Amino acid sequence: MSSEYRIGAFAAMAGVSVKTLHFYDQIGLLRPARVDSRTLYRFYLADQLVELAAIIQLKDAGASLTAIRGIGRTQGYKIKSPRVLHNLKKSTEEALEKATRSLACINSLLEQTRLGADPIPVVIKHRRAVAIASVRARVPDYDRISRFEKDLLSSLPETAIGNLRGVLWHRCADSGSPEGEPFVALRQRVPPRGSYELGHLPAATLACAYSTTDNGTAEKTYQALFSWTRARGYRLAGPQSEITHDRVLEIQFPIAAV
Amino acid sequence: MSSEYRIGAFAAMAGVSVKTLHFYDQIGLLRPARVDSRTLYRFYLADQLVELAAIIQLKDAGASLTAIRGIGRTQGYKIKSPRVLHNLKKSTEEALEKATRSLACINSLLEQTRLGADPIPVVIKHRRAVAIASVRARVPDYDRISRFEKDLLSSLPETAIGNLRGVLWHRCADSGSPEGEPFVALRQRVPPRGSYELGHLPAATLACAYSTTDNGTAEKTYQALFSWTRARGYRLAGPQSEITHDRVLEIQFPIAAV
DNA sequence: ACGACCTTAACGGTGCGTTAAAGTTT
DNA sequence: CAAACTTTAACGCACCGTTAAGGTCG
Repeated sequence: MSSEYRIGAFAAMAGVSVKTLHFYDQIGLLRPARVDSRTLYRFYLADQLVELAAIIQLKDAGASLTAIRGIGRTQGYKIKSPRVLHNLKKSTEEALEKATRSLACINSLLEQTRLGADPIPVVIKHRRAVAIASVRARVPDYDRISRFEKDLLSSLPETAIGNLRGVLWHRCADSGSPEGEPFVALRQRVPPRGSYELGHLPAATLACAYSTTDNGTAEKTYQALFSWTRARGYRLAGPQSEITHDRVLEIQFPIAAV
Repeated sequence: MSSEYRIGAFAAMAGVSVKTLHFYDQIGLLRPARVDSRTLYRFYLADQLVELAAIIQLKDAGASLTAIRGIGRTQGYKIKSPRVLHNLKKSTEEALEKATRSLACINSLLEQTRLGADPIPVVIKHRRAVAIASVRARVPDYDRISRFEKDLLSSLPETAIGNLRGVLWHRCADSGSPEGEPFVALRQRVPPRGSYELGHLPAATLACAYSTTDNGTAEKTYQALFSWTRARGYRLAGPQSEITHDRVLEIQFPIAAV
């Protein structure tokens, strides 16, 4: 004399919506015990409350319905191999980290608006390794940089010059002042020469921000990048680069976890 | 002489995909500076890198594209009112809590499977206040419960009896042993009588698990609920209830944050 | 002429919420 | 008969990834 429940009553008992049961039926996750062939009404048994509870528990733990269906089919919701759970754990930990980082972003934005400052947007990019040619000399004088850049460009064949160009800034322990190294990306192999050096920018994760090339606003951008990097617990991992995009200057800090 | 970039080059500079730029154009989030009327090619300016960086920063902070579009339209991505950010912060904190809870779920599932135990699923439900009739006497003897239940049912008009019935278990400080109070939900007003008491189950958040009515497996279910409640830092907030669903017994712990 | 680049269009994935129109049960 | 319940069907949401079929540029 085990009695049946119509979908509304079953949904109320289980604490889910009728639409959810419709959906779970549709994707084959939880089929009703019986379907009336004339009216197409669905009927459920009390036992299915337990089955549904197992599903909801896994869902609350963050599993996708597809994954849950897989577990149910192969193991009747008794998890015999912890592989699934370990995957789940890893993705949840990632979500946790992401939320933590988001919160850090928001807090720093709030801080900046509280101070009334125009926030300078900082974004993360991933750079692949790029073949470059650069001037052999490290240039200590900011004003002479552009002359060296022009020399570099003119000593290379037109067709080999890529669209990425800028300056790498090294901070040597020897000299307190930074030294600039103008470079351009190459899209062809070029013969080695005395007037330039061949090398490559390594693949890296970069914190990037923009400034105009005209005036001295680059200082603020550098400040923003420094505090951004510090606030998120990153450290500098290599020479900074300034990339020239037409009239916009992009400043890139290679970063790594501390 | 500010030059234009085609979509591929612009995407590469900004570190996003072409499809993303298509999409942002389509939803009006970032329109290209110019569109060639013949070829429909999109052209972007270097300045738009900054605009896009502001968008990406907000997106990374967890904002929806719709919200970002709103900020951009009204404030040019300079966030003047921190309302938006506060909303964002709240939702991110909720996501953080949720991920933390998920992780606790997963860890306890892992623990249970490691011990080789059949995990008993526990789910959270929200109960609204329900009008009930219950027996006046608190029944200390488990075996006599069913007799009192039958008496209760027979003393009420048929039409007034709802489909929710069970037993409330009180743990009085006076007597060490629990006392049971059989009840049924009412769907009509009934006249007060000596044979039953009128009252209601309060609205509550419940941790629920199931067991069969037949044998003594209820003990294990109680254990599971106790450890579940402890592990998540909840405390009991009221009398436990046992709900009879045909042959399945549902045990409910009203819970509240510690 | 060939490859690299560009266009629109449309489906897919996640987990249901939300009408809408129409039949069933009490 | 009316209220409450049920059905299927279809759109919507968020953010693009991924073909597919076809023009454009160097």
